[in-house]
Amino acid sequence: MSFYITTPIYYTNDVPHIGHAYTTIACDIIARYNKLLGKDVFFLTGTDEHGQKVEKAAIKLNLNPKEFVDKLSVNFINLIPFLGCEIDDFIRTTEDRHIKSSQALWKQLEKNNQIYLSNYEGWYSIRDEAYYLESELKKIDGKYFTNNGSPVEWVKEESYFFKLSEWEDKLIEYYENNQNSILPKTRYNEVLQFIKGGLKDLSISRTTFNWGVPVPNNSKHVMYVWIDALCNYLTAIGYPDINNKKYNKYWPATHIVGKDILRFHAVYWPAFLMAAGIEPPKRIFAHGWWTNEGQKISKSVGNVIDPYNIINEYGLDQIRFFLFREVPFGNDGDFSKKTIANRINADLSNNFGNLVQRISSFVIKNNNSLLKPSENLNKVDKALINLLQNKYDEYCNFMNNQQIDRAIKSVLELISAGNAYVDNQAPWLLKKTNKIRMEEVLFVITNIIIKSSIMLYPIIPTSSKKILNIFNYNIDNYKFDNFATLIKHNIKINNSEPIFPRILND
RNA sequence: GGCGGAGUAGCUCAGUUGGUCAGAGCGCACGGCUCAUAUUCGUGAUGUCGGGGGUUCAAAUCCCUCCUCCGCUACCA
Repeated sequence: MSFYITTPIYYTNDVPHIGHAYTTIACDIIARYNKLLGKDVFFLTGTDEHGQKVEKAAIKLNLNPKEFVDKLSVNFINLIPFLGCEIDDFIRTTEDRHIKSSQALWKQLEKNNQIYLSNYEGWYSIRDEAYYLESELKKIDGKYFTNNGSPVEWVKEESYFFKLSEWEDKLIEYYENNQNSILPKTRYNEVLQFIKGGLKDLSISRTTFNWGVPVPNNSKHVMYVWIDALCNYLTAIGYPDINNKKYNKYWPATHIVGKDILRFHAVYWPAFLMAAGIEPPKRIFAHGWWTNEGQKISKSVGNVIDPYNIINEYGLDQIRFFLFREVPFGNDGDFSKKTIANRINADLSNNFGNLVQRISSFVIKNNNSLLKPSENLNKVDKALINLLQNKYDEYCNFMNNQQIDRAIKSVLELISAGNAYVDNQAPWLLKKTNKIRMEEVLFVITNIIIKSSIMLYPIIPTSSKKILNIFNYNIDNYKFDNFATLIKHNIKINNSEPIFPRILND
């Protein structure tokens, strides 16, 4: 089994912010989970480096566009390990392999009679470098202006078009037969409604700037963004060589995207692919946006969240955990210091971290740092093991649908039950009355801790490893298998410091 | 305007096909334990499940209507 997951490629017009980090971490979590399932995973991210904005920005700085994007792309590359993410490839749209690939896709579409040359007409604002619909304009003294007051003029530009309109019925049919291929459900509805509202042919080339992939056999045109950018998902697995191993193993992909670019991924992209005779993506998941202390995040407000700052302040796993525990994946969320502290303290420090700490130090003090497997499980033990199985099943079901928050909650419920189990069994009393039973209890709860750490590993990999190290448990190359069965070998316990220090209120 | 989604305890939210569905976490109150990062365990309170009407033996769950909020309504990325 293989699994191909992608982030969008990030536009190189600014430094990365929390939104980029969020998407990348989401993919990392999903990739790690799929590896635990035993799948052969390919995790791709990269940068989108073409377009008029980049060209203009470069000129402003007296750089050629390539020099400019080289600088900006590095910021995205460097961020990945800082986020604790392990990718398999990083693609840049300015690479040769990608230029070849997107031109090949273009030619394939041309060959399949999906592209024609015509004119794009519309109200164009030179100041905004953008086309406007008449409904977006206001008329003053017979002339049209945008809402910002920019004058517009009727412009006719030669452009290649993609026959998107031909794919309306096929897209509807495809999505009606593949209802889980766009998640969350509400996004699926949105996309389907949009398609049912009718599709017009899509302008896919530009002549007004040069910084892009040249259209094959007509260098006056560069490819417009969505052909160039989306094609990266194919490039990375070797397109146009469709006989290569990677391509055959990994396609179709699961795309994780922000809700703002859902349409490009869920309408244009599958249409391009089908038109080129390629299978559409397996799944497109659209996530939401973050606000900062209830405020919309924007550069002009000056409340942009820098991933480096926030992770240095709270810790990598703490932030990874917060981002995916706090908010249902797909919804918008609010980034607030108070909520972050509450979440970390309640779930990680008090619930999970404390369970690890109370058990590991108890075994060290009272059982020579060593636990032997136990055969004599009583009803209470078995109930807890049953719960482990149930929570594991829930966890997998949720993770398979990218409901990361629900998956985490399932594990937290298991951990809570573990804490209650310890209180009920009170090994500190058994120490005086029944040492054999004490060791059984410790062995069972240690199993719960280990399995919980494994389930949380995709979310908090560094901390999970630290915890597993305390119990001398190696997760490298681990695959889910008979997950709820107890460990059969002796467990030696190492000394440890608290894994999740509490966040103190300021 | 059109289409879609949502309004459930102080807060954030679960509630499959109508019948322990009135819940969880956090917060709050009280009590217990002391192995543990002053952590944990137990008990409890607060809600006319947005308003109104209807279908049904039975509705948070179906239908109608009204109110409020949100998303989408195509070529910046």
